[in-house]
Amino acid sequence: MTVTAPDRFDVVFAALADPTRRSIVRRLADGEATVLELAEPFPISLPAISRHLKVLEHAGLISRGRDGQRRPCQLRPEPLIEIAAWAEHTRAAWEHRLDRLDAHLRRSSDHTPSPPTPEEP
Amino acid sequence: MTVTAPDRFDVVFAALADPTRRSIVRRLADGEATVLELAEPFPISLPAISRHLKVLEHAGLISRGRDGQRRPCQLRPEPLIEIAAWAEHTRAAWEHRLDRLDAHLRRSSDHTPSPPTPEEP
DNA sequence: ACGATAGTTAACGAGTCTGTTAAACAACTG
DNA sequence: CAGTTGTTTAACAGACTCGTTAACTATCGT
Repeated sequence: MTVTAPDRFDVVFAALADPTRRSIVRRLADGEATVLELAEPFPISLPAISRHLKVLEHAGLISRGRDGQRRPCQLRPEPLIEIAAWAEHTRAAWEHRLDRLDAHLRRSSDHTPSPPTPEEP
Repeated sequence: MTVTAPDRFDVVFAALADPTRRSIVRRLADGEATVLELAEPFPISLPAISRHLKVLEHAGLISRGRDGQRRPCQLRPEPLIEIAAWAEHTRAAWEHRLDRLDAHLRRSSDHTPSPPTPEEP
C-alpha cells in the first residue's frame, strides 16, 4: 500500500508510457486476444508480457476472462476516454486563456498601460 | 545514446504520469508562470521542481523564455492534442470492432438476442 | 494419471525515477 | 563591488521498473 493516495491518472498514464503496453492496447482494440497471442509480436519473454498485462489490468485498461486454460484479454476503453478528456480539457483551458488575453489586449489598446499578464480577480 | 529509438509518446505519457507534473501542466494552462510560482503549491524542494520542468520541456509540453533572472514557463499544447488523438483513435477502433461484431452476429443468426451495446437506431 | 499447453510467481540485476542537501551560476539592486 | 533573488547542477539514497531464468500452478487431451 502506498502512503499517499495514488491518483487514478498516475497509473493510467504510467501504464501507457511503455511502448509494449501501448502496442498491446492498440492490438486489443481490434478484439480479444490471449496472452500468447499478445506476446507473439514481441521479442521479450512471457513473464515480461504477463507483468505488462497485470499493469494494464491494474490501470483498468484491460479485463481478463477465463476460457479453459486461456486467459483472454479485453480492452476497457474507459481510461482512454478519461485521459483524452483530461488532455482536451487542459488544452481547452489554455486556448480559452489565450482568447481572454487577446480580448484584453484589444480593449486596452487605447490608454491604460496594463501589465502584460492579467491576473484573474 | 539510447540503443532503441525512444518513441515520442513514451516521454509524453511518462511526463504526465507524475501528479506534480500534471498539476504544473494544469496550472500553466491558465497562463505563463515562473519556476518559483509553479513551485509554490508543492511541499517539495526547488531542485525537484526544476527537474520536473526539465522533464516537461523534454516532452515538449512546456517551453521556457527569459525575463531577467526568471525563466517563465509556457504550456505547449501539441503533445496534449497528440495523446488525446491517440486515445480517441484507439477507442474508436475498439468501438468500430464492436460494431462489426454486432453486425456479424445480426447477419449470421435469425433470432438475434438483444445486443449488449444499443448504439444503432 | 501423464504429458503438453497456457500462464503466473519468485528471485534477482541493471537501469531509471524522485526526492534530498549543498553548492554553483546568473541577473538584478544597492 | 557585495548582497539578494531566481534557478540550475552535483552527488547521493531509496524506491520502482523492466528484463531475465527457473520453478510453479492450472487446464486440456488421451
